[in-house]
Amino acid sequence: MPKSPNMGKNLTTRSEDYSKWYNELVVKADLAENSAVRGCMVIKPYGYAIWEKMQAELDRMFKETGHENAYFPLFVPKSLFEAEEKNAEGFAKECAVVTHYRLQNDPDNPGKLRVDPAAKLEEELVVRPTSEAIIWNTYKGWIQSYRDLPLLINQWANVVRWEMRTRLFLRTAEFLWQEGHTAHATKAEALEEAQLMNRVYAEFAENFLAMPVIQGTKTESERFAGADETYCIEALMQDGKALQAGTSHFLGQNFAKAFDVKFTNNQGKQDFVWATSWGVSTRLMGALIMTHSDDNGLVLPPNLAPHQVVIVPIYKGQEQLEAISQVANEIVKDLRMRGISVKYDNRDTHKPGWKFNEYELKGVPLRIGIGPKDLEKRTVELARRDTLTKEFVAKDEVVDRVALLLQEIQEALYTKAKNFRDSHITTVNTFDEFKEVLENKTGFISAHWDGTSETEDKIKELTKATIRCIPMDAEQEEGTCVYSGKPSPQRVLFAKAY
RNA sequence: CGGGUAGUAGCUUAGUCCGGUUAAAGUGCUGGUCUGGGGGACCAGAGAUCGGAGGUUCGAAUCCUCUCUACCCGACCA
Repeated sequence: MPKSPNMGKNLTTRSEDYSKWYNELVVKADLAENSAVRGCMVIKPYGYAIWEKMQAELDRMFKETGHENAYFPLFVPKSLFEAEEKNAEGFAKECAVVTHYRLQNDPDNPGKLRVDPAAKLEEELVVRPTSEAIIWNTYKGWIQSYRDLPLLINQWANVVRWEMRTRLFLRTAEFLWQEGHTAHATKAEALEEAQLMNRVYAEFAENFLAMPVIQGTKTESERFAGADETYCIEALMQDGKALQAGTSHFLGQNFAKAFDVKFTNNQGKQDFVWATSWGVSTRLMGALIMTHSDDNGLVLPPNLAPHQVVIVPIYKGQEQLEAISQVANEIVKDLRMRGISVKYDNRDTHKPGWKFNEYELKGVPLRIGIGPKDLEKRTVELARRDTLTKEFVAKDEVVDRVALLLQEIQEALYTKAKNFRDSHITTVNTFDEFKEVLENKTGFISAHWDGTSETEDKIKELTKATIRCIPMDAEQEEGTCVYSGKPSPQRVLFAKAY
């Protein structure tokens, strides 16, 4: 039985210090660590395996909706970058810039290198913070006719945003993501694309991350620079702070005009194309961690767990291990036939108790323990990570039971997160209530807003809360702004955010 | 990028204020024996030029200067 609340794993608990809990968990569960470069992380194999599972599913969904993958350069010539003014302005403060292309031995410091002052680039290269510029410059050459449209392309890439304050997965100077960039003949089609991809994100978040999200649109001040409309999925973390988990932008004709991407329509007339872009990043790893994990470590939904099941033998001596391994290997084989990923940990270098803690820390959804008593009774011990409950199951029934439980866990995690989220959406009608809920209860606050940036800014200044989104499914409801008292047609969601 | 705090063995830390033998502990690591149903016990051993670079001094983990990194608070941001 547990000796300490988190069974000696020595994790800071969420109630002690949520932020510290997160930082420790990422490192201790072997997901990622800081590197020698400020703000840049090393994603470790276990963390990368989860990311690969996210990628695989998203990639499948993108392809099912007609998209193809391509790859564009890391560097963007400054002249291209600045072409779409609003976008350039939005990212300017956080761009890394390549100015030289050669190093040389430093004559003043033997054994050291310096930048060769003679190797200055004619034109500086911006390390992409996002790829609209290089992509639209390329699309110009690909699109002449409405027959070339729609152009539906995605790329998996890294991007760099020189962040001042970074956190593993949540905000790093370099991160991995996918960015979809599409071109369409009509405004309606581009709008539909942007909304479709936001729905794809929502579906992915709910079915794979087991993370409930609110779909909505961003206000002008939260909108992507260069977009006419930004759709988003917003999730709520266990500490009551909101996290933007994905965005999809309707770019209008802004980039088409900036990069002169015209096509001839079926009436023989020239027009600018309509564009979208959409992305999710390794930030989803942070969302995943903060949605489900507990004081014992990571809790992974079965649909994303690198190992859905781990088998731990409990034995004295080689003879017992061999007898147990025989049973374990049968189970491994049967589980794999059912498409369930399983790891048999027969290492003799760690004791069972140590392994239990290790796999709990790493969030493996189900653990099977097999010992001599189980051999006698032809049973196994089955332990659930999410509830920390155990049961004994007949060996012959274990595969069916595991399959069922994995499904159940996936659903239970979603339900638990959804209950938490739903119970943390509070409707308020006065600014005092607003502040009180934000301070004590936290979470989303549903309130009327007069639609102006001034009010939004003022509320942010006073409370640190921002408008996370105008929910898609919001009812039209006449009311008065919670801050200014001016008329408002519907409620929006406020929260403190990551 | 501004304000604050901290960097000592793989990790967590003591020592720093007040400079002085061989830099200490827990954990982890290696070997061995006993063990084995929730991070085992005992014995033995290896492991740090004290974040880095300069400086002061007979002598620096300790004092001074610069710098790098992490964390917290702001501004900024997915």
